[in-house]
Amino acid sequence: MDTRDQLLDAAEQLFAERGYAGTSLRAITHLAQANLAAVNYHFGSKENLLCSVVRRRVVPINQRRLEQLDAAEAAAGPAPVPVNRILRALIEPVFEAGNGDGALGIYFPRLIGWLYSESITQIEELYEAEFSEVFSRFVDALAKSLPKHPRSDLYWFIQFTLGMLVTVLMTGDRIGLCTTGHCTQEPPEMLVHRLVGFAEGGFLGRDRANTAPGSRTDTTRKI
Amino acid sequence: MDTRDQLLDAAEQLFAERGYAGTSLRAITHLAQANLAAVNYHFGSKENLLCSVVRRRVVPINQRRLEQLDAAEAAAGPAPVPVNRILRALIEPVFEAGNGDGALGIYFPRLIGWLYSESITQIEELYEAEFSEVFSRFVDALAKSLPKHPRSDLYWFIQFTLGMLVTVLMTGDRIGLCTTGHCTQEPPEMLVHRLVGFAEGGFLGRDRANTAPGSRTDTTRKI
DNA sequence: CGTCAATTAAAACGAACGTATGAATGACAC
DNA sequence: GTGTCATTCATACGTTCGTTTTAATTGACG
Repeated sequence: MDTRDQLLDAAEQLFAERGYAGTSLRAITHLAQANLAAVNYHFGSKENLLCSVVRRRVVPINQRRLEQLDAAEAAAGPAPVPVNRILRALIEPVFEAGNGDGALGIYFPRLIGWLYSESITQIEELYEAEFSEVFSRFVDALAKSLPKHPRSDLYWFIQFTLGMLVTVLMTGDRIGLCTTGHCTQEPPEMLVHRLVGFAEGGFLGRDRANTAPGSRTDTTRKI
Repeated sequence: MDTRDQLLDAAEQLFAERGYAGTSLRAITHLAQANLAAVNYHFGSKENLLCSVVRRRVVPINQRRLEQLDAAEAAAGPAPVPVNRILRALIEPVFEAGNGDGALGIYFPRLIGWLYSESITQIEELYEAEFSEVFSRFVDALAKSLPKHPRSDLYWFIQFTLGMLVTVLMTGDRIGLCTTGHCTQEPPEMLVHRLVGFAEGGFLGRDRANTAPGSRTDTTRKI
């Protein structure tokens, strides 16, 4: 039972660093100091291993998201929950994902990014099962707080917010490529604050809800 | 010289659909109706092929970005360029990437998403070379339009904006997983408008710039 | 028609991949 | 001590991978 956990840890790290297709079972078992056959013994296949890795983190994250949303709704009573409170309930749990596991938790966020691009059938099924409730709960809460926005707007805005979140989790060093020194490492709570603040601005917007793409104020279009 | 272009087209499509590690040269040459050895003859290696694919699209995109920014600055004169104008110059050219190539252009946006997660050394070098000017130009323009924001904020906000953009380009069908029917396909200009609007709200925000993560208004933290 | 360079074709290379198999190992009950 | 059972081990299988090599083909031009 110990090698099983070590395999999960090693797989999480390597999948996060190199993606699913880019990571071999030999690399995983080597890092885990286990035998090559151990993966198929404990998990049956490489894809099952990935699913176990993901499930181990996603389930607690979504639990915590719903907990935070429940608490926020309870605190708000009949009034709508403040938007930034909803967004924090959506974003913050991701950063707390692996805090109980020492330094291991740092890898999972990047893995989420990978799963966003790599389309693996079992993972998509897992997502559909694990996220449908979370998604509808958050859309409902946002619809209550932003009654003027059509629901299609809210879907897109959540999509945008999760997109920001995922890429920020993925990048790590990518941002340094173009900034050359700027954007230094910040503590996670500061990053959560930045994300929530930016997304809140996007959600609240200003008069955007009634401006169609045709009716722009600036007419300068080039070429 | 014709097979060379067909290889580029096929590689663009398959890399976009399956990622770099997940795409074999045999699949590419099969789709391009070319011989397996043609890749190494024309490009030298798989990685060089990827670089050629990326460069073919990225260079015009960044040219167009700078063109649009130049035009906006010229139109604004000494005044700062409106933020939404800057953001549109950053976002819109991506959606026009392959419009000249018929249906082929639809693949490249997804490939951008892949490159965001797959870390390939040559690609990172290419990015550094192709994006540094664009990046600094846009940061400067935004700093002029938003003088109250520290530069570190602007870096992060651009990071967030590009993150939204990239994930939206990647997903295509991903969003349908949780929405089950909502978020129907929209014309690209509508999506550009949504992205620019959301990002503009994030950039302009409200009083966010002076609220530190410790000084929150809502104090309900769960557990 | 013959020549030569550019391109394509066919076949093979060694390496790495995910998976499967059967023998060792070791703790524990009887 | 012996048998049991879960686990670990070394090893091999059949594929597929990126790359290379060598030969065949093409097409323009003197």
